[in-house]
Amino acid sequence: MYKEYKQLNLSQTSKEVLEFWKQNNIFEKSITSRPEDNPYTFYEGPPSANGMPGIHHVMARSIKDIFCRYKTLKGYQVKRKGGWDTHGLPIELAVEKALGITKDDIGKKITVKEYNDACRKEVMRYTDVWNDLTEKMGYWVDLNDPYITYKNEYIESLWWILKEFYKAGYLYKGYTVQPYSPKSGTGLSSHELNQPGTYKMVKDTTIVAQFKVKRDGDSAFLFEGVNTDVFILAWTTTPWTLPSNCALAVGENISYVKINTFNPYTFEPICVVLAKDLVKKYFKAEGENASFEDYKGGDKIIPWTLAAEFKGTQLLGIHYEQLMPYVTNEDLEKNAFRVIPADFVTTEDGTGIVHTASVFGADDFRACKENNVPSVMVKDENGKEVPLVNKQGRFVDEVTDFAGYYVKEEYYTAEERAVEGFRATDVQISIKLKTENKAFDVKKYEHSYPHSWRSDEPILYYPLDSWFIKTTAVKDKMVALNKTINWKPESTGTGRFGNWLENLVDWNLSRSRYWGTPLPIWREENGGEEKCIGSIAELKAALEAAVESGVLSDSEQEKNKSIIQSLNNSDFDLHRPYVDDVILTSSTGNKMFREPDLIDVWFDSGAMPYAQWHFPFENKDQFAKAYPADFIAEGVDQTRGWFFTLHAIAVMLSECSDEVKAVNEKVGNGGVAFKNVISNGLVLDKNGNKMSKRLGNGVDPFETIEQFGADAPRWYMISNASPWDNLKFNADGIDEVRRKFFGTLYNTYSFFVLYANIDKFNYSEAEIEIGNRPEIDRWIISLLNTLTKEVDGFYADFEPTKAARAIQEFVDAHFSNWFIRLSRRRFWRSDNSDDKLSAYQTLYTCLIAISKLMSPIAPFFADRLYSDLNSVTGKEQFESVHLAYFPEYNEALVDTDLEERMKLAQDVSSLVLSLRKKIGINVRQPLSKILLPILDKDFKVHVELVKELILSETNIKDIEYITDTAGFIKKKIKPNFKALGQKVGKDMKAVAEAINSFTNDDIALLEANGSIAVLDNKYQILDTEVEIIAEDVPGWQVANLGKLTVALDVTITNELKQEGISRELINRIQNLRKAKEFEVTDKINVRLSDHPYIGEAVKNNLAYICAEVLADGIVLDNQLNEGEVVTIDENEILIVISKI
RNA sequence: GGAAAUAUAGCUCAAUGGUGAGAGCAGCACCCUUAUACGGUGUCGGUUAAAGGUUCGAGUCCUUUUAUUUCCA
Repeated sequence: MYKEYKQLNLSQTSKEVLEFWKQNNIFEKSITSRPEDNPYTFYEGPPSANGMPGIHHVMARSIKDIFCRYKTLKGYQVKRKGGWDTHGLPIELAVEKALGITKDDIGKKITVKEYNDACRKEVMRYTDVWNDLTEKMGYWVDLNDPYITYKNEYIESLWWILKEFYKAGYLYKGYTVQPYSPKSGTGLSSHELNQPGTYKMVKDTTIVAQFKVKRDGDSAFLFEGVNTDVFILAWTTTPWTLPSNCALAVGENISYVKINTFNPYTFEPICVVLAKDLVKKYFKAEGENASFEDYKGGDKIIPWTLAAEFKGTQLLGIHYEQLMPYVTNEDLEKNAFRVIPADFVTTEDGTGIVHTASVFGADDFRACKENNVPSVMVKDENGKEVPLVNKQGRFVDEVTDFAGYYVKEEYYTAEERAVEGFRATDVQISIKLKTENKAFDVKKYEHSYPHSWRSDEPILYYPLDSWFIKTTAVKDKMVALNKTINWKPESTGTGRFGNWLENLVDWNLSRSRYWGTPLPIWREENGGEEKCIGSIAELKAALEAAVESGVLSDSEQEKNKSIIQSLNNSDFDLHRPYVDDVILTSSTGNKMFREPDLIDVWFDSGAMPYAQWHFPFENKDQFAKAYPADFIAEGVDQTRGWFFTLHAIAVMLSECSDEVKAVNEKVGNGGVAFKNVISNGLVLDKNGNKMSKRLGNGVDPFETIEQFGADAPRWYMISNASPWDNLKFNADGIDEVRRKFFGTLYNTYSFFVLYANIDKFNYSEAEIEIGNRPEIDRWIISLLNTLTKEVDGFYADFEPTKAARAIQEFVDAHFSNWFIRLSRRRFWRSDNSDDKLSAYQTLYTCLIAISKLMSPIAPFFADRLYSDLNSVTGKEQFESVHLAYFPEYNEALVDTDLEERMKLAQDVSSLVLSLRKKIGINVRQPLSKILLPILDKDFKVHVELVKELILSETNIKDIEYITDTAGFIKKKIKPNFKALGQKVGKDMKAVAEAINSFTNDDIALLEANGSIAVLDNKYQILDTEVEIIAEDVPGWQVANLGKLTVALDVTITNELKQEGISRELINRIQNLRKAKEFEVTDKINVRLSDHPYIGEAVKNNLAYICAEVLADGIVLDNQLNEGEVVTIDENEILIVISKI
């Protein structure tokens, strides 16, 4: 017996199937049952388990899951090693928050060891939750043996890669101005600045400052005809950088002007220089050439006159007085405080002159370097040069007026900011400059500014020492290889990723933190000799050498020895602080200490293809079989994150590592880490807003799965929008999927089971040959094969949405609402004919095939459907659909003619039903015939083959055909533009007009000859270049759809009427059967009151009625005074039915 | 400021440059159902974001603009 269900419960199904998978190790079997020498490689982008998973993870992981399951169905062995991303700032910040400490407390209030232990725990905090979601959503990934980035083996592989880079000269130490977060005390990589939400609109105090020009030979022309000081105006959104100003940058080709006016704060007469295009911005038209004598301080209109105009090149080299002279020296006085050229200067905003503080801007740094402008620096207690702002983001003591002030308002605590009279440092600087006649304009200005992605404060651009990977060295290869990668969507690869590669800069690897992969480089204190360690063995050897060198102190010796011991016992932790204790010695007999940096966590994840296998120290074969990935998928936000680091590391290793080169050669890889990649879009809320904790519009994946099971949400997300489009997540949509798709499919199953159980159908009979099956069976099997081919193609092409939509369309429109609906009677029959058997076999075949086609997207329901069917028939020996194989497409079973004529049947039926509706004759009333104008020679043949289906569907007795005789049919002709386009080109309009004005005779001529001349014989129009429609049959009820026309005979004879009445009666009796909950096989007796109108009809259709309602007989009883009252055509009668 | 994506009915989405822009959902009306809280028929609903251009013909190609989103500076 097939399993019967009371109702569809997807949530319950999910749970039960999950349990089944677990009990029977189906996931493991889906891998072990596939041949090892036919691998399909998937890389799992490691999630970080220190945050709760969201609904977008269900989306992203569904996509991954779909293609892995699909490839399994296609016979590939798809290993999916899970992974955890365990290092990085988010984890450190979470720990600091939990422990109530800041970065500065590490090593003081808490040891580095304790801190790192806390990180190690924190990072796996939600693993259980993640594992739970992974299971419940049906994401198959190997959770038993995941790679974990903090493990020594993993780190050792990273060290190996770094050493390979180091040997090739790809790893170097440099110094740049970088985004820096004073709160977290670390520089931020460009990848980190790539995090969503980093750039935010902020309102900053901005100053247009007045830089007083020094009068000398270069500047003499500015002073012509001027008897006030001359100032250059420069705008800044970061007033706190003004004390560090060292140059002003101009565009060489920009036009500048000199203007006489008054300072709006001190009212002193001044002469200012700014870009010509920006004059309007600061000077009101009414003030132009207004009287200077009449001006009084405070007047709204400030007079001004334009005094001269010149190019930026003329300004170059002009010296000015330091704006805020806290720190200066001879070098600065001589080489700084002058005008330099820069290509980034525009006249979009500001003054067309850019204030330049070399240490607080990347562009500034570059421009100053190119022009040999020294930076404004002070010496710290160790004599090292440091900028005027320290690493906490406060001014140093030398900036006397503001010493100790935080440069950004946001760095103060909320309490500090709440104190009355609190003023942001920028504001205080503004006030000072205003009173000193150094500020020309002070305004609030809203602009986008980067923020630290977790601590949420604005970042500073700050000079930092760093280790870099020279990605620029392999730029061309990265660009070239990127073109071999199949990106979905393509534009992400060419656009976002491609452009990024074109503008590649070196990868800043350094992080000044504690919890991460340590940089394996040891250096002499004077920076002379350095050593890069590429393995634990190498580390041990270096340690031993150091111990034997005699350079180390006793305690250092002891420490090294204990580390060697620990390494031998394999219980040494490569993290800080332990690794910092390692002291090596140089060839010249100096001590070498580890560079204190950690490396960017993105390096961890980008190195996973190698490190997950502890390559090259172990698993070389495993690696070779799983490199590169055939397929990866992550959010589009990973484009410059994981996708980039995977690509960069792979390409570099393909250049510099013999080990990797060998594998590449073996597997024929040009050097990529992945061949196909889907970058999926975001999941937004139903209104298109980003989901965020703040808005509280996030969707809990567990609740969703609990309510709907996993299949419906998966199906909804996949079928609704392409993975790379953003998805507006709406639970109503899931419910719709549940009702429409799963509900329909469930009903088809229930229908099958209802009769299959009655008839004991278990597919033990021989397969009925396809040629012997009726039209409708061959039709649905043809469609099924077409569907199979399509869906296969869509999956292969990474188009899951198209696959889902095709399956959905098939199930709903064709399978359920046509095949089954029209086949119902075949199952009711009590005999065991071949037709009935064919119906069962066909229905079963479709259901099994659907279960396989849909299984990648809806793994639970599909498996249940498959198992429920297969467990009874035992047709296949697989215990799960996920162990089965993708249905074979059999071209021989596809009959496009058949598909076409079934479409014809559907269209004709639809037209007849619409005509019935229009004239108000319902379907239970039989009608004698319809009339079909013949369109072409094949038409009648086609219709004849599906005639019975049409007749029974529409309750019509017969179909008649008419050919055009003597213009009885009114025809309409339309040009086929596509066919005519090539031929007539520009004459299309005239030709179309000619065709549209054809008479019935013209059309007849065309039909007879196959062509007709237009435009004075310029063109011969062929009958294939037009569309002729029989538009109307005068005197009949007519409906059209495209080329098709149906005319309906609405005459109801007495005989037809009685038959109609009989059908009404059958309907009432069936309703009663259902109301009384009779089984569909129960035989009944019927008694009803004898009514002249109805009784006559009953007598004349007695056998028919009895057969339909499974009655042995019908008694017409004049005396009947019990039973149900029913109304037929406004006649009331009583009916009694009873089981025999 | 740069790069990219998207914009079609109230909502979610379709529409190889071929002329009447479709479907589902939602709404309304009627009908049907011995699988189907399902289905059928009809109805309502569109300046295809805007403006130019190319073309015999543009939702589709080009340019500009606007809005939303993402990434970068």
